[in-house]
Amino acid sequence: MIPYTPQAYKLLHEGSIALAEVEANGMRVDMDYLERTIRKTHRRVQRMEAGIKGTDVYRAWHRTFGGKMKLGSREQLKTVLFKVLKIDKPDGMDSMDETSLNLLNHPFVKDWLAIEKLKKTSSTYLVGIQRQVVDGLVHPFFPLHTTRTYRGSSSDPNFQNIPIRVPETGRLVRRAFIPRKGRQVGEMDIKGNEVRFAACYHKDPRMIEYICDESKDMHRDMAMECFLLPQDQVNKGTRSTTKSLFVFAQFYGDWYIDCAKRLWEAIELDKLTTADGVPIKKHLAGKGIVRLGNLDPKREPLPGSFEGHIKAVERNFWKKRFPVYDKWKRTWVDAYRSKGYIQTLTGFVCQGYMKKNEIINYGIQGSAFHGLLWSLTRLIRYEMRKRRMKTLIVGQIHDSIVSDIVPEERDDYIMLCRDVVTRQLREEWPWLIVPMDVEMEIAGIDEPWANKKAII
DNA sequence: AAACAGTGCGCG
DNA sequence: AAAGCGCGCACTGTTT
Repeated sequence: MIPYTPQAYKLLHEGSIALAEVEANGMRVDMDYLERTIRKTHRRVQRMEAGIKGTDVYRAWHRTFGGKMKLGSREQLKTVLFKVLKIDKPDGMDSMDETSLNLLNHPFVKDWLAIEKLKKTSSTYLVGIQRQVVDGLVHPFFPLHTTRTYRGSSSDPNFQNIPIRVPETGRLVRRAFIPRKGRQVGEMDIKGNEVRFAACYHKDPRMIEYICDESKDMHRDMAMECFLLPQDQVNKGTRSTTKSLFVFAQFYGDWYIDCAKRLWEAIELDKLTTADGVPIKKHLAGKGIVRLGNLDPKREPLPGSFEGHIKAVERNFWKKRFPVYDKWKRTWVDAYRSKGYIQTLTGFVCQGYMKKNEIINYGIQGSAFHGLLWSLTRLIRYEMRKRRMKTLIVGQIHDSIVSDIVPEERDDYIMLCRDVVTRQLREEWPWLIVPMDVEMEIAGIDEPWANKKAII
């Protein structure tokens, strides 16, 4: 079986040509800034490492491993903490990642985590990007042939995982990306891209309402349910934690046990509060939820447990709020199991052994990216070319486009982005049954990417 | 020295 | 019965 339709082939063929142009363009990098920041960061790491040298844990570590001691080794740290110093290992701690280590609440471990975090920022991003610069420009690759879902990817350097969620780290790295002289960095983002494309598959009327009615907000509504808050007590942090740890997790096929665990941990990690500033745990206690629960799927959740609460929220989410989506998942999986493949709305075939959650997600993820890819291709190979624009597209991050904008072309470029995504794309794909929306962020002339700000 | 596997973590 | 989707890169530790 040829795993694609002619339209699907055309999309990737023309997309590849457009992305080759993006790669050739490249993004300007402030090399002086990178140089100084790498030096500064290196010194900071050294100071931090010096700061833990006198501690008991460090000494035990050194005693145990001598010349073979490696501060970056989690394996060695595990030995030192639990074998040498015999620190109590919390039950359920099966890994040495940040979340698990934070459970120890140990001063040395906290310092060590902070050091590793900074080393990662430096090696992967500051130094990693610097290594790829040629004549003041980085040219990340954007291949279309590497993923199982027919999404794109990026490498050398990866332009699609540059820090942003932790503002300080995001700024540190994104300060290095600058526009060409006299220009400005812009980023166009397709709002709720995956959610919109998912709706074209399952067609759940309640979801379509959320998408069409701007006054509705699914993440806010789920934050209200997860944390038992009235609408006006949901703040930004609570909403965004709910969005990633409950709503998207559920879409991807998570279940209440892990959702409850991660949300519970996030309450303290993200310092979640009500809009009035009451810590969420305190707020929940007032509502009778005083503990996480035993997280045993074979037993009924304990009364007063967050686990039991999230279990009910989950049931309501699928059975009451989005029953059509829920049913679509089952029929989509059944269809795969009888045919042996799925075909995406954009004409690609995914085949081979797939688990339930993969079957559900692949088509949605691929098609959502294809909306971005079609728009980018249309912009480059038609709209911007026709107008002989000097503005350059310099990168793509799954549902957003980064560009190096000539100020005089700014308004035209914004208008074109909006027109292509919200109107032309829907003309191209009649099955795109929901409205599309874009968000533009732009930094000032000669300012770095880090300075991008939303425009109306 | 190079290749590989495992872990962890950055992003959508 | 099963239980978070998709990537790429750095680092450690082991094997070739």
